[in-house]
Amino acid sequence: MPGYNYQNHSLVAVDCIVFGFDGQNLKILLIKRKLAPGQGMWSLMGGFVQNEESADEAANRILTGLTGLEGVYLEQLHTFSKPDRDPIERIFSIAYFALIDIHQYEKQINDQYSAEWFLLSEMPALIFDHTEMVSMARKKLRYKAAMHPILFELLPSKFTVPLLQSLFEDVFETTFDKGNFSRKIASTGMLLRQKEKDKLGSKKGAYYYQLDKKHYKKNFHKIQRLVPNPNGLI
Amino acid sequence: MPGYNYQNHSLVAVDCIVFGFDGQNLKILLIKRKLAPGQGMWSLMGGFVQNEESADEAANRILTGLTGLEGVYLEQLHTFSKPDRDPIERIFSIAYFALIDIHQYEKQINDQYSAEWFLLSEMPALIFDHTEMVSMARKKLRYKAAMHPILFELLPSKFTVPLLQSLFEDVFETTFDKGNFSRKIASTGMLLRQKEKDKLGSKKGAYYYQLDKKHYKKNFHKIQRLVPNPNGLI
DNA sequence: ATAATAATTGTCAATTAAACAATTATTTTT
DNA sequence: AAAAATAATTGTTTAATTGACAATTATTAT
Repeated sequence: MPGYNYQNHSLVAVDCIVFGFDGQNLKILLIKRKLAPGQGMWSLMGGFVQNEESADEAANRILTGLTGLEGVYLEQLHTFSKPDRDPIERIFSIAYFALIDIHQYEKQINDQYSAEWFLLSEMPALIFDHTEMVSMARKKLRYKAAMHPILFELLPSKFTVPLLQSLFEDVFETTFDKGNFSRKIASTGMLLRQKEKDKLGSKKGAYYYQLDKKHYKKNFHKIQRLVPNPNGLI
Repeated sequence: MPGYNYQNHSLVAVDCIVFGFDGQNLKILLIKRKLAPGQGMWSLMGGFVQNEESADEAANRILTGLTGLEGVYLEQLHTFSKPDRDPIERIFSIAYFALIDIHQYEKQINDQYSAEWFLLSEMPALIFDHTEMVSMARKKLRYKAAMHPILFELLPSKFTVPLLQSLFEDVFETTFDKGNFSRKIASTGMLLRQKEKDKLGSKKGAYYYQLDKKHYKKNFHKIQRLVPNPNGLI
């Protein structure tokens, strides 16, 4: 096969930062590494990009292998490229972040990877530059969530406004007035109120809502203003 | 040297989308390709990442070689990875976008690459997936400029408010009321008015301003609201 | 002097935000 | 069965911001 001669070839991998929300706190999914280097340490889930697949396809393949879930929200984050980031040989790593409904995952858990959910505040040390990847992913999550309705990917298809608020509060590390939050989110026109209520969380019960992304474009600026001065965006 | 065996190694390159502003319109810098494949076609400036450098360093090296400028604003955009994006062999390309003061460039132009500035509306067809790279870069530029003071990188260190406004209008493909724009930008506290005026553009003359990034964090939300419903963000 | 031009500042009604208060629907306790 | 407790939802009020447009200002050209 002809090629570009005299140029160095390298390994290219993907690593996935997987976020979930348990109703109280944002969590991250880590695996315990089985092979050297870094055997026994915690790490992000990753793998090499194969010949016939794109990086997106590789990330999806790896994520499905880990969680059993297909079609989850996955977005390319950043490519990490320091020459010595892996001690064995040079590896470029294309990092992706994923948002999954943690309850869907729990049913289908595939434990061959010794995977575990961690609170972000209790995350252990990770191999290589994975800690830096996670911190960039957290920042990007806030960045994106301040502008687009992506946090809904972390919730079940029917959810209550108070649950949504506690997710926003956890992501942005702040609190909102509940009355104002509920009106603001309603004014985006994205939420369709269901007939049923969730009675587990409170006596009065909170209405379930479903997301209707169709007309969020019209009221895009209202999403922008849900979080006035989003923590960690600067 | 030991390594991860049985895994495929690939070429990894960087490509740079270079934006400039001539006072009227946003422009992009392209080069005419000298080698096959795609000889004679227009393309982004790029090159392979070398053994001892990170992708950031490679992008900086390539950009300095093209423009003679150092320390320009450069940000990683996205890694393009379709297996057949280059017809010769598989190449991962880490795309970067750069913002430069076009007037600085003109003084130092290095023409060994047959580089030319194009209006975005008059951009020719590009090789491989470079057109897709440019369109993603334009979107990211709007995205970032709606939240952060990066468009200033395209202007000389002293600039007038009307010039800044015309840049915003070109990037977001809209128009603003000049009175309101000038007050909004002033209220961010980022601009320091100079004593001199620019008398070329008008009879009255417009004050020069300098950027003072120090206290833009305090009024971050005001930058967010400079552009109410930024075109192309969705 | 006057007109022309574009920058800058002024005005005001309409909208939105933020803080906080009141009401509502339900379950638990008395 | 009534009362208390709880958390969701809706109301109220004031302050701040926005957007549209008008007036003023500083200068050059006629």
